Amino acid sequence: MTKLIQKFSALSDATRLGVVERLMAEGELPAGAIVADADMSAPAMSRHLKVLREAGLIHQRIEGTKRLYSVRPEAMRAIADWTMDHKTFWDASLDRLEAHLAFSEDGDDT
Amino acid sequence: MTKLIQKFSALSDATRLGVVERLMAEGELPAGAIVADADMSAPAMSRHLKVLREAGLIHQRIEGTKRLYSVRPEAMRAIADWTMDHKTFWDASLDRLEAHLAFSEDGDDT
DNA sequence: ACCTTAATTAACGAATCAGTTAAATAAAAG
DNA sequence: CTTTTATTTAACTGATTCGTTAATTAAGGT
Repeated sequence: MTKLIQKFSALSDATRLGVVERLMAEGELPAGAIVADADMSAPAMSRHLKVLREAGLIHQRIEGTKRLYSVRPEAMRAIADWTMDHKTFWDASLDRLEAHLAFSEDGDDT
Repeated sequence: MTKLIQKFSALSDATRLGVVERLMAEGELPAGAIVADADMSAPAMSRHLKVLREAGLIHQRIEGTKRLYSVRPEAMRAIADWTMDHKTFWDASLDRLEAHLAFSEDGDDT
């Protein structure tokens, strides 16, 4: 459970979520390629990568002086599993919502 | 995209994840019932509920002096949708992982 | 009106977070 | 062995987060 919170925490930052999505789209990339397209210093990105690594979301492979990063699919599945564990709840609830869509149009307030 | 980050952020805290899971299991509950079983003050829990509300994860229904909270299924589905959007990646990758584990644990070449 | 109950907002402090620049580490190349 | 390239760790700072207690708002009960 604690590990899941750590994953949510790691993904609760635009930079880190962006890195994860890019790695999923493009596959393994060196730290240099990741920092090159980000609007921040190398040390800042290095710490973001460390957060993702410690949350188990990405894997680091060392090749010479390069650090190659890739998303760990098991980690992604851990999140998918959590949502699926509660699918019974939200799926059924959405069915009810659709059934009564005529009445309530939801806006959010603070 | 920003809304998804806000949801991850809201869930990146043990207290708030616990509240969401409890509301999914037990259904709508008043703030008082939620704070009663938590090891913190009412104001602290009130702010946690506000964070969840602002992330769109829970809905507040007012009944007299009571504030009744429940999980918003659309919000849960938004998270499930994100994982499903990348299922192609992690599902296929896990297949490769399993296939690979049968032979070796080593990395690939360049 | 007055008091109680339910919950929130306000004000404040300790801890953590995200960025910076400077220094350190480690492999490769000359 | 010295320099260059790739990346991380160290040290520092401003902003945000999470808890506390005190004060505020609002609905009922008497």
